[in-house]
Amino acid sequence: MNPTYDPAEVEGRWYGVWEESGAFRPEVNPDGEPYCIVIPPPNVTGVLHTGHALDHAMQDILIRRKRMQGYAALWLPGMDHAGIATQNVVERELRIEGMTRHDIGREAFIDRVWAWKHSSGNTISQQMRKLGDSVDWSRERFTFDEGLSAAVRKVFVTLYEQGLMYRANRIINWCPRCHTALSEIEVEHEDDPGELTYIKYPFKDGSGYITVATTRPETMLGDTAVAVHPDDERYKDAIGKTLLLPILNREIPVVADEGVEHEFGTGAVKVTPAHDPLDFEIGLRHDLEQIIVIDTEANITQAGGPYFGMDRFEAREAVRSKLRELKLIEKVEEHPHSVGHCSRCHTVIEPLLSLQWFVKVQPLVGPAIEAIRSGDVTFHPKRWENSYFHWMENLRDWTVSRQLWWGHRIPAWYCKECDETIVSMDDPTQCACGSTDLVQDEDVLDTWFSSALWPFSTLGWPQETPDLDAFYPTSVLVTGFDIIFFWVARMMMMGIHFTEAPPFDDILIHGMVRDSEGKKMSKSTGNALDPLELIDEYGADALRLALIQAAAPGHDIPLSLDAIDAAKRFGNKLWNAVRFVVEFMDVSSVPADGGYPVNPGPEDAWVLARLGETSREVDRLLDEYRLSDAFAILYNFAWSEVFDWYVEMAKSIDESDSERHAAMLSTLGAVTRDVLKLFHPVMPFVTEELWSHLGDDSTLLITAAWPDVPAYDAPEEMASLQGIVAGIRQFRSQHQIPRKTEMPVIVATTAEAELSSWWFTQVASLTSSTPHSGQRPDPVTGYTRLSSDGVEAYIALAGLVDVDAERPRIEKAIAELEASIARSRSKLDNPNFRDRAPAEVVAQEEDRMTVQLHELEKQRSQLRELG
RNA sequence: GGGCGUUUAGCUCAGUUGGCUAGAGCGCCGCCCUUACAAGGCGGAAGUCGAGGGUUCGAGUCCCCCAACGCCCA
Repeated sequence: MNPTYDPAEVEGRWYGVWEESGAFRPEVNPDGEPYCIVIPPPNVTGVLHTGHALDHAMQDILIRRKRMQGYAALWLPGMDHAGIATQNVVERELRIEGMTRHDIGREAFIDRVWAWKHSSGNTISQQMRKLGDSVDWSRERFTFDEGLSAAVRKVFVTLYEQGLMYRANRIINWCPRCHTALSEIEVEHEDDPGELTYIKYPFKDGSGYITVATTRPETMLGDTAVAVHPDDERYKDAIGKTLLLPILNREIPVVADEGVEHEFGTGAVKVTPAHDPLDFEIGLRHDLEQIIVIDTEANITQAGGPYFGMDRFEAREAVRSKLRELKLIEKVEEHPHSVGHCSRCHTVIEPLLSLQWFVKVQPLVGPAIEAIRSGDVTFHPKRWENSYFHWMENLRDWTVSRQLWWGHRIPAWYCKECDETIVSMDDPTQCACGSTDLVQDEDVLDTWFSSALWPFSTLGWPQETPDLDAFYPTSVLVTGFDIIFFWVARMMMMGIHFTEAPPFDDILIHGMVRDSEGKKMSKSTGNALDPLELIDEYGADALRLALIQAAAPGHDIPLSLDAIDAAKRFGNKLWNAVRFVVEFMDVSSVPADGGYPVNPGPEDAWVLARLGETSREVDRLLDEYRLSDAFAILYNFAWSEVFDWYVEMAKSIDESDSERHAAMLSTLGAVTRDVLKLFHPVMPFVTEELWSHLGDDSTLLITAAWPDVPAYDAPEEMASLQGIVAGIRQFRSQHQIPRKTEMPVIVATTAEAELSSWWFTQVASLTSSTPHSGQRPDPVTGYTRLSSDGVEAYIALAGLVDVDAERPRIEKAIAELEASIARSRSKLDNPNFRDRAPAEVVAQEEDRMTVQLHELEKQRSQLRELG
């Protein structure tokens, strides 16, 4: 083994071994209880970023531990087809060749996308292998697979038959760049500067005008009314009168509508039913004409008269300058307001009247809320439930059709003869009217529609497969808070509706990976860290550990190179600890389980007891999904207790006492092995590699049994040992006494029990001093005094340090004791404290004060005797 | 405007039924190449826990209010 750990050399070796061993398949534990996580399918166009690295690390930790605990653990991988994103990528390629998708046609275009998918999808699976994701590749799914497509169709048809899927003319969010409708959550609202233009609309009869305010003057071309609130005194007389729309000179009515806000602008609003959701509603109530004046390219339509063909933003200026010319602009105010942008391409969204398919969500919402409220399904951390409820309760019908080619084609046919709509599982050839002139809907479904089915479609639904039976509902879903609405909520709705069970028991929500200053990582700001580059430099284990350490539940994760470097150094520490055990202590062929000593020495019993406590605590924390806390205590146990104390103590256990020595060796083996096991979920590569050196060759750590440590009693002298060792080291350090300088220490116990010989051996070896038991010197002039847990130690100062050099140390100790005693006294002097605090707290406080008073007395006499 | 979150050491953050002198990593200072590891060891310095009020014997922790920052929704 090399003196330094080289992750690059080791990590490449293990993934293939694991995969070939069948460890990733749940069948590796044939009798285990099923445990299942479906992966949040990465976008097939994409590459994994550090956010995925975190998400995957968390899932891998959960899966690897369950696997080691004997569950039939299935982590099911896959990708989604990412309709808009993928289509955009391939269209961009075509554009370079000087073509559009229309030039090559639908079929050829789809072929191109598939070809592209094959190359890109491979990138992601390679990345996942580098990360060490223990997914079952034999069950990999893609939202566009035959089976998943069948599920999509089944769901669409069923919803249609249940009246929950309908086609209607509504105002939808249109992206003029992507050329498709979007659902509400695919629109990002941003505050834009904007202006509020006040326009005078004259009455037809010449009796003055009404002023309306708008941020979008160009839409006036499609106005078919002006609305005022019925209670608004200012406009009482205007209701029912006719206005003459400027420029186009269309006659439009003044209508009274409850939906108008008194406070906005002048209290009178222009009504453009084809280009604004609220206006659309007003239009329906008053039977207003819907005039589309902006087309799917965001250009003005013929209905826009003189502005026909003009871009919407140019038209805004043109209309405004024309109105100014007509002296119909009252004023223009600055007006910051929220503007919707396409979440994919950032183009300003156009609200557009359009014929689309919608899911009627109302009947799906109730059960999805109830499943959380009743505790059937739990969010971790729980507070995300609030966002979930709020969103669910305000949900509007979901626009699921997309004007794309890459996606699940909507299984609806229209009869050209009688206009009938046919939705069915099998492609229809004939309409009820007898006509065979049928045409299929050109559109495809929202990618999230198929993703909503992911937890059960991937397991075989609608077929009743053994996997569906065994693994559904799945155990836990792990994802970021940013897709609770997009995905989690929709899986809940669809899962419950179609399988009568919520799709998972727990929902583990994590934060977003940010840079070390807490800023969002992005390509444009250049602060994005590429997980593959990080892996090349630090290793996947280090990246995983650093991410998990930083990932406090529910908070964003600041990731710095320093943190990854620290994690890498921990890997090196582990490596060297095992190297020491294997090469210097000659421990190998450690059994995969058990091997704990029957007659441990005191040092062994201590570390075994601590191991037991630690592993139980780690288990408790992992069961609560507190991954960062779990690995923090494990990290500290391994480094600060096993490596810094136990391994050091093990070195001085005499080989001539063969029984003690043997117990030490088996302890060293078992403890090291269990540390590797406990770390394996987060650092799979280095632990597997180290196990191959430490254990017998016949087993892999990935499928080894999770630790089950028997109970041990730690020797009580351990506390005084650590205290006295610390005191001696401190003394050396403060007085700069070289390690080689001989330093006799007199040890006097105040306790009745004599200290065992191992205690002296260890203090000697850990401090390079020579402790021996003896009487407390009297007087203590010329000695320094240490005290811990009933043990006193005296170091003769002669020849080491000047007596006066000890004075400041003692004075400081006295000051600290006095302060602490004062705190205790003020508590104990308070009768309320004695009355109301629990008896054990009072007793504890009394004990502490007694001990400290005693110690204070000792220190004072020490100081006096220094002379 | 509504909701959620954050504010603790120079930096990034832990601190989950309120109870010893508030912890970690990194950074900093001193000593040590003690043969597993200098990517290391030992020791050390460093915090009025955002401000104010309250509850309590006792508050970083619970309540109220304020401020700053961030996110989500309208």
